[in-house]
Amino acid sequence: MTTYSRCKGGTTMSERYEDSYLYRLRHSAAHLMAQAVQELHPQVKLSIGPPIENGFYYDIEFAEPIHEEDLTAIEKRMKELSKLDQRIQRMEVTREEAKQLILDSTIPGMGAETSEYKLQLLEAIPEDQVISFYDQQRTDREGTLHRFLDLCRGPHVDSTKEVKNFKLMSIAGAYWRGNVNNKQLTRIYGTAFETPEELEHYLHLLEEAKRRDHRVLGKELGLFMFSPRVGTGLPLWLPKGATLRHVMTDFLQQEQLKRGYQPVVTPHIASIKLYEKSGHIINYRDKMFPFMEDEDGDKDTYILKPMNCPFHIEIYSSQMRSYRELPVRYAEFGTVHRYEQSGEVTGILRARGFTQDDAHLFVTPDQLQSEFIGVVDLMQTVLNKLGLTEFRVRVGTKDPSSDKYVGHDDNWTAATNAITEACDKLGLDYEVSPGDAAFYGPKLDLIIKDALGREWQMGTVQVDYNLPERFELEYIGEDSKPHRPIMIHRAPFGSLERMIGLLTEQYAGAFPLWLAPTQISILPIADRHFEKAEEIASELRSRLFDTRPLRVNVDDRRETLGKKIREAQLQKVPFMLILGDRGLEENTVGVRSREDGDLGEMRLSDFLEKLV
RNA sequence: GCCGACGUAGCUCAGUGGUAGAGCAGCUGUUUCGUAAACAGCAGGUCACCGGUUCGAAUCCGGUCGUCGGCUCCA
Repeated sequence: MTTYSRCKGGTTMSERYEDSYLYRLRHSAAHLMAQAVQELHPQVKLSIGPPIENGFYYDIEFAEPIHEEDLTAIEKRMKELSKLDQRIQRMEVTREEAKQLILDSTIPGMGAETSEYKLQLLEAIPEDQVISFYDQQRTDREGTLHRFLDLCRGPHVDSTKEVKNFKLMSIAGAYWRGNVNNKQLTRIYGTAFETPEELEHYLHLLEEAKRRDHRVLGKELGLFMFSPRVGTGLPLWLPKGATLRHVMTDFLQQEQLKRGYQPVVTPHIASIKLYEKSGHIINYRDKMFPFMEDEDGDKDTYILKPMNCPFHIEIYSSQMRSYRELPVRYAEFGTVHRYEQSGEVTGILRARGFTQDDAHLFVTPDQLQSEFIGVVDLMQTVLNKLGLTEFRVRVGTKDPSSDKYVGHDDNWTAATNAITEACDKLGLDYEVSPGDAAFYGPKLDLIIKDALGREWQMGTVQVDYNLPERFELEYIGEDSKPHRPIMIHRAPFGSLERMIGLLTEQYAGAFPLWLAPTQISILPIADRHFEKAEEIASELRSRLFDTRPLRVNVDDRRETLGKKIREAQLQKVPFMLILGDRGLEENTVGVRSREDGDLGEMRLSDFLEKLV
């Protein structure tokens, strides 16, 4: 039997969240909410109500749709029920007793009309597992027994009075058992903590997180924009954002050149024939933009590309390949378009048009493992340079029960083994996730959280035996006979859009010097300093930093110094150079850093030395 | 796509049935200033769009579009 320790902040270092008091508290909060809902709306059908990372939810089928204002009443009822100090008691029962309880219409909330989900849950419980209910009861002044009984594995806290620092957050639709073909239930999200301070603190953190949201910062810092006239999920990159893209692509390009990649460039559209051959038309059609079909039928049908691979394959297969050429590594910052569902588009973290830092490696079976390891090494270099340390590694494999995949099982097995063996060899800490493969092969993904704690798939490496087969790719081996190469698809950033969105949130817009769209802002104090300021700017722009000219701007508005500093600070410019009479006379600048404030007067050459 | 919420000036927001408001940004003028917002004046809006209810709609109702939080799906 597990013992539970109580501690401030929910969990101790050594304790899993699932074993914590906070976890039980939130689970009980879900039950308390269900009880309140059931009293206010007696015809509801309850389904499941688990604790989650920052709170809890309960999925409920309502007879009438409910709205956010209804949450106030539910919250109020929860507070009342909490104070009644109902004991929460566990009952273990046999399967038959469980069924009788669920169908017993004399117990509030139970009975055949409202228990379809509970019955399904009961059926899903394995034979060898204990079946338990949790019962919260009280007797009112008139002596009437009130009761909330729920089929539940538990565990829970001892009394409803422990659940008092909570807040209902939002309403959402959620499909029963996560399946789109099932009925959509109403999910109510809430959060709960042990103390009012912790609850306040959490709500405060949420507010803070909103301020580092990449959509907010993207607007404030002038990185990118959207226009309804252009279309949902189609970002327009502003000068500063475009600069960021260039810095990032230059960096990666150079890393790739060092590793023997070759650049290629391919079109944005292709004849439908290409994608029929690749299998995208069958497997990916619903994610593609509408096809460009000629009404008169005179012209071929064209497709806006959702992936770059078929183009790179065409280049590979355009001539005979010898084993001596392999591995062939074609790299392209390839812009693709995918028609994401309208409810899924999220700023530049999930856009409908985005640029992958894509490459395709064509390798012999002998080379597969070392090339795979080389790719993982590149990804580590990239993560390191970008300063990303918090990520999860996921190996996405085929879901055996789904038919959305192409290719033979042998190939899938070989590819999956290649990935896991390489990971084991590298000592990577990864988890295997069935159903998260691409339709053509298994993959290794890096998962990173955004400001609001949502997880995003970033970099990816995919081993693919299937497209080479569909396109009948070959190389001539040492034995003078044709062999089939294996493909590795890989993107260390994942996409520029998603990576920039994430970096923006990670750094709260204060990009490190090498990434900052404006690295230095020169702030002349009065008109008579403008000319010299421009001179210094050109001088700085002629210097290379990280292989690129320094990015410098001059704030030549007729504003006070205080205002110029404030705005440069809000724009998160790493360095400000203040130029006034002192600077003209002594040939110096006042240096101010974004982080450390005033660094004093110094000669330009000294400042430049300090930069590197 | 589905469930819920929101849409007022370039931005952030106030305005719940009776003549559209504030701060910042913009423009004009004054100020030429040393480390996070100078001062004054001016201008700026089919209250997302379309339709309805009403003597009268930013406000109430319906639809469309867009955005946000989820679900499903994904880089």
